Amino acid sequence: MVYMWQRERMVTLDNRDNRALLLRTASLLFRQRGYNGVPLAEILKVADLPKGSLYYHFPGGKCELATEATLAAGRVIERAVSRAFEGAETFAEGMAAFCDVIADRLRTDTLIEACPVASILQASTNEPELREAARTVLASWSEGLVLQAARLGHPAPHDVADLVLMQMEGAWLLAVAEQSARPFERLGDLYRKGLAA
Amino acid sequence: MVYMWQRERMVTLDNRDNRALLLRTASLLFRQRGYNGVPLAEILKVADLPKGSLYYHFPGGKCELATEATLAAGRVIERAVSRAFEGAETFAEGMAAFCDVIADRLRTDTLIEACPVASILQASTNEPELREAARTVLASWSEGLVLQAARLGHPAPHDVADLVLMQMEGAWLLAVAEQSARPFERLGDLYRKGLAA
DNA sequence: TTCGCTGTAGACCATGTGGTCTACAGACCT
DNA sequence: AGGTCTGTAGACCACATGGTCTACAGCGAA
Repeated sequence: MVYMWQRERMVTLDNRDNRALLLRTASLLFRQRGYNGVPLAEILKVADLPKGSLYYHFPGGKCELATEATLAAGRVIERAVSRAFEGAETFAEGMAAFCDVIADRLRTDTLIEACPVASILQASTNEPELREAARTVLASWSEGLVLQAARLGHPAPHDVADLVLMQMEGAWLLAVAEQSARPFERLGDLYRKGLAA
Repeated sequence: MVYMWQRERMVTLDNRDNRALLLRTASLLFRQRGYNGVPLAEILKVADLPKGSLYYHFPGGKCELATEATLAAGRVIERAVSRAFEGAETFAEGMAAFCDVIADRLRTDTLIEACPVASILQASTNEPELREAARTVLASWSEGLVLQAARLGHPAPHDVADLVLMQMEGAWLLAVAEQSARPFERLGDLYRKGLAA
């Protein structure tokens, strides 16, 4: 492992290694322009790494990189959900808090990126592994929401988890289209008003 | 206009001309694999038309084709919404009917395609026209839903229209991921039970 | 030192890609 | 017949793209 060169390149970030750097870079770019919209060369340019490095860490090439990146991004969001629900007394309260977290985050972004799942789903018709990754992430999110709903005494945990998943994905799509955080602000308000789920 | 050759090629469909054929073909393929996932050559192969034909009807190339295809597909769905709401007495009833229509449709498809808006949104970072088309279609759907909600006496037409748009887009994404009509079946059930919107 | 392992470096290749351009076929008009 | 307009036909091009392959730099072990 050669950390010296890495220090020259990656100044502020807390990269443990270049494999992780590739995952983060790929995830960001795929979310901005989609799996098929981002050439490998650009990921390498942004990460400032050569091709040999990528194919060493991901022998399966672009598809494997995208799969791993999606799973990793899915876990990040899963943790964000857990954190948002920590102080919540009701399910709607937790959802409102989560919407606020996302809205805050989106407001700081210059370009509003798509949901990691949405960004690879298009390409999954050609690459079955990607569909599998998308399913895995969605399933883990759903599971997390079911647990929260059950914990907070919601009468129909599975129903509400599914509904919420739809709302979140839909809000994210609208946010990308409008390039604004407003869909999440509105959704958060609806939870507070008791009009959603 | 040369209809003879067209009859040889397009047997059952009601193509008025090759321009419309290109729009329908492009829309279908883009929804299956995304804007960047479908090469022009494939659209032409499926439509059985040469490049000259495409660039005659759409001088703006792939981007113009996708823009027009999206707007056209948007209008088709808009009409489907209107039709579903025709016999409805309440907003929830109309939504349930629309979910049923979509679910029925998806069940007959071998491959479940994405929402036309979702399928071009990824590429809209590079192609501003596409984002404009996406926005236009979403705005027209929203407007239609607001009108229906108001007509059926819903207390908060704008709120509910936004929420429903999120739910529909989210359900569509889940349906693509699962390759199943179930998300729409579940959403329809939730409307019938009065648990959604 | 020598050897082997991890990981970087990037030239190179076959193929795919959107777009341009010239040619021309049929329809319709005069 | 000749001429013009609409629309088809597809060769052609410059460039992008994912992937392979060889070389090698640094490090630790023997």
